[in-house]
Amino acid sequence: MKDKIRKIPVPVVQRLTKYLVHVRWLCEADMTWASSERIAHALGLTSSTVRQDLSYLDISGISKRGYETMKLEAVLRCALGANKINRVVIVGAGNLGRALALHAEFARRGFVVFAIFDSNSRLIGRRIGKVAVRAMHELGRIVRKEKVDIGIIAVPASSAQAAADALIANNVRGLLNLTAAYVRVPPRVTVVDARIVASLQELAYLMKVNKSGPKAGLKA
Amino acid sequence: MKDKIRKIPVPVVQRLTKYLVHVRWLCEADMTWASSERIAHALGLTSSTVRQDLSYLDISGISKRGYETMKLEAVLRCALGANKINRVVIVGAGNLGRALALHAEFARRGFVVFAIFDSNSRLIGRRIGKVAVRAMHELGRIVRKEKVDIGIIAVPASSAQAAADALIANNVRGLLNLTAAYVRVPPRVTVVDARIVASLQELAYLMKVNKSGPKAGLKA
DNA sequence: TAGATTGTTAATCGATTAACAATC
DNA sequence: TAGATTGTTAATCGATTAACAATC
Repeated sequence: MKDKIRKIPVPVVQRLTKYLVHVRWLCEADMTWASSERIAHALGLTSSTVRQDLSYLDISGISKRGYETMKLEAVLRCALGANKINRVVIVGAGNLGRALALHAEFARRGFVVFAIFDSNSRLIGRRIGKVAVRAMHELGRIVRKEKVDIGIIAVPASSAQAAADALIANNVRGLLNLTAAYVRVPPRVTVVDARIVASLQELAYLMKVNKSGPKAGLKA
Repeated sequence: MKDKIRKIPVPVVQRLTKYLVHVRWLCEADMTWASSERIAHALGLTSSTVRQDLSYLDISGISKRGYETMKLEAVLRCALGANKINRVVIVGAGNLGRALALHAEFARRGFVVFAIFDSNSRLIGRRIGKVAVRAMHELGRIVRKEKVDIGIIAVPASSAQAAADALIANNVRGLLNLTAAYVRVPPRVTVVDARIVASLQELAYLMKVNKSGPKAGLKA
C-alpha cells in the first residue's frame, strides 16, 4: 500500500480511463475479483503494464486473486477526478456541438453542459436538449455565473483561437479542442485535443503501413 | 534528400497531421518559405522536433530559408495518404453519427461517407445530408459494393464489438472507434480510438494536476 | 563574408517490458 | 504445501532534445 500520490504520466492516465470503463463493466457483471492478466487480456495490454499502472493508485491487489473490482473502480474514479461534477460549456452549435450537447454519456460521466454558444444569430434561442443556444456576448456572464471550468471548442477551425480566448478570459481552466487548429493558451490553462479528422488521417496512414507489414495497430 | 521510406513512428504521424493543417494555412497566406523554428513556434513544439519529424519525408529544406511550403504540403499529403479518397461508412445514426455524416470537413479531407447504418427501424430511410439511414442487414451488401475501407463506430458502447465484427466480416480494414468500449480485431485490421469522453476525463485529470504545479499541459 | 538554418548524430529522458522475490 | 499472482526493480526500448558541422 503506497500512499505518496506520484504524478501520473499521461500515457498511464489514458489507460486508466480504459480500466475504469472495463472495471465498471466487471462490477455490473458481479465479478468481484480481476487479475492483472485478465484486465490486460480484455484491453489488449500486458499484465506487466497493468500492474505498473495500478501501482500509481492507492490500491493493493492480493496474490492469487488479483484486484477487488469495486475497490478498483472507486480508486480509479478518485484518481481521475471522476467523482467530481465538471461544469462544461460548448462553443459552436453546428452539427458536432449539438451532438455533444445531446450526448447522454457526458452527463453520466459527470460532465454537465450548462450552455451552448454560437455566433450565428439564426441559431440563437434554439433548444438543444436541456439548454438553448446563446449568443457569444452572453458567454462571459454565464460562464462566470455558473462557474464553468471546461470549454469544448466545436467551432470552425478559423474561429478556434477566438473561442479559446473568450473562454480563458472568463476563467475557464480546461479546453477540449475538437478543431484542426492549434490553440495557444497560458500555462494555467490545460488543453486536450480530440481532433476526429486527425484521427482518421492517422488511421489511413496506419492502414497503408499495415497493408503488407503485419502486426496490428493496437493503439490509443 | 533521403529516399528510403522508413516506417514513421505513431507520435510523428500525429504531428504530421498538424503540420499539414498549418502548412495548408501558410500556403493560403502566400508564405512560400517556413523555417523549422517558425513551424515549431506556431504549433508549440521545438525546432529540433520539427526537423527530426520532417526528416522522415522526402523533402529537403534550404539553409537560411527553411522549407518550401507548397512542396511541404505536397509531401505531407503524400506521406499521410491524404491524396487518396477514403471510402467510409458510419455505423450508428445517433446524434454523433449524424453529426459526423454531416461534417463537411470529412469530405474536404478526402473521407467520403457512403452510407450510415442503424438498427433502430424508426430511423431507417431518414436522410442525413446526402445519404439515407440504412438497416444493419444492408451493411454487407453496401460495404462490399462500394468497396468501403473504413468504418466509423458511433453506436452505444455495448454494441461496439458487434458493429466492428460486421464491418470486418465485409473486408473493412480500418476502424475509427468513438465508443468507450475496447474493440478486438484481427491483425489485418487497424483501429484508432477517438473517445471524446476519455479525452474529457484526461483533461479533468490534467487540470487537477495543473492546479498548483505550474507548467502547461500542451499535449496531443 | 557572416549569420541563419538545415540534417544528423549523440545524449537524455521517459515508457514499456521482463524478471523475480515476496506472499497469499 | 504448491502454485498463482502481486509489487517492484532492473533492462530494454523508443522518443525527444541538444549540439554542431555542413551549407546556403
